[in-house]
Amino acid sequence: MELLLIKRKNEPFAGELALPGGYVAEGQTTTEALDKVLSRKAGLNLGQLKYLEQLYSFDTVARDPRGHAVSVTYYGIGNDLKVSYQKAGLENPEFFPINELPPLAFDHLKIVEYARQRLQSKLSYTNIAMAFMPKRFTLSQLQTLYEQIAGHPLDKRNFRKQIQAQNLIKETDEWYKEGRHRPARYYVFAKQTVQNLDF
Amino acid sequence: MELLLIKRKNEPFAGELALPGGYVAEGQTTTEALDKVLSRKAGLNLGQLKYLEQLYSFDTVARDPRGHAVSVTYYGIGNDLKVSYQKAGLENPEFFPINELPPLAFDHLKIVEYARQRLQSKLSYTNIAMAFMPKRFTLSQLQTLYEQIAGHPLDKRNFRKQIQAQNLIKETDEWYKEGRHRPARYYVFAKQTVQNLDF
DNA sequence: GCAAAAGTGTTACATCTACACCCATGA
DNA sequence: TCATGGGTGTAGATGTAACACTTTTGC
Repeated sequence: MELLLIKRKNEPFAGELALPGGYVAEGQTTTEALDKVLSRKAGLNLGQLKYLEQLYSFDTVARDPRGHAVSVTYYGIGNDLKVSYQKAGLENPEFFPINELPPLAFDHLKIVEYARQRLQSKLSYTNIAMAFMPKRFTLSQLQTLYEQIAGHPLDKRNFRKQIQAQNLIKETDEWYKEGRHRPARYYVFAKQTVQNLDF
Repeated sequence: MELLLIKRKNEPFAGELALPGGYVAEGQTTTEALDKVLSRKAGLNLGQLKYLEQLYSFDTVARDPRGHAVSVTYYGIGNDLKVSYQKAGLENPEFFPINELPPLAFDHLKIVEYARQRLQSKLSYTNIAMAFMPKRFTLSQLQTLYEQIAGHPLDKRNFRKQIQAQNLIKETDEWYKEGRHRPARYYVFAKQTVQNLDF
């Protein structure tokens, strides 16, 4: 599991790694601004994300030396995201493994931790896991995801029972046949949209 | 359980009931603005609240004809709150039973419903209930609160078992002796602060 | 044939749910 | 004495947690 960071071009914290961010223009919604910032600075498109949720709004008066009023933060999830490095003006977007993050500018690490926490609790009562998965996947892949978010290993048999009991996934007749071991059955999610309980 | 509403003085929706709101001045945090708005328009003080949490940030470009950028919303909880009607400039703040709300301006009803939902889920994994209760209370009073938020009746014995198992409350040697029936034991919360998992 | 990951059931234990009666008081 | 809300336990069902071996494949 990886997190997209950019290398800041401007002060403060120029040259340091940070979450991508930018300004909201007059008459623009925060999600419109998000879309623009994402594509301009990070080479990603909102449409590539399978899930997007508002995280929190921070008062930046105290946090940011430039003294702006509010930072509305979002977190998004996608599978097999590729940044388009060709674009001009990008701030070197790069994915970093979530468990070995480099030092971040501002208090962005706290924000990341908060998002992680939120994600973890959402896993238990939504099908948000879907947003991380490709169209078809094996149960081991799914379990690995859950373990990454939970931060500890899970029992294979119990995990499979629980997942199957939720009716979120359906088995297919396709098989993953890599490596010198028994093939694994591919599964797909039963509902093709991620629930979003927010506005 | 009651919700504080004001009667709007200004357009749009002048004369209609709404959640109290206002502007954030340059260099001000949203909570500072909240404090000012509360006391100026609603005759309440942030300090009277036992719990405060950011609810959501709405893009008001579309929602509000005045075309402002973002509304950062908060919800707060207190016990035995009294508005100071004496203050000048108040917009007729009044408490309304949460289950019989009048029509509201803007889409404030949706916001209220969202807050309710959030509150309900928080009850299960925090001691947020505390914020609604006076210092000492009977188990029946507490159960009534939980039933109001849940929207359905709860089993008395199961409720008591669950509550006691959480170690959130302690019994006292004091008794509530009103009415012609057996007195009820007063309880207090074990921890005197409400957990706030947010920033 | 062996290494590697896939797949599969059962039992003990904890938790949750449904349910009915006696108690202490004031009028 | 009676009406009112306070207070208590148990049994069945459900859910959770712990645990080990066989299967299929590529090399």
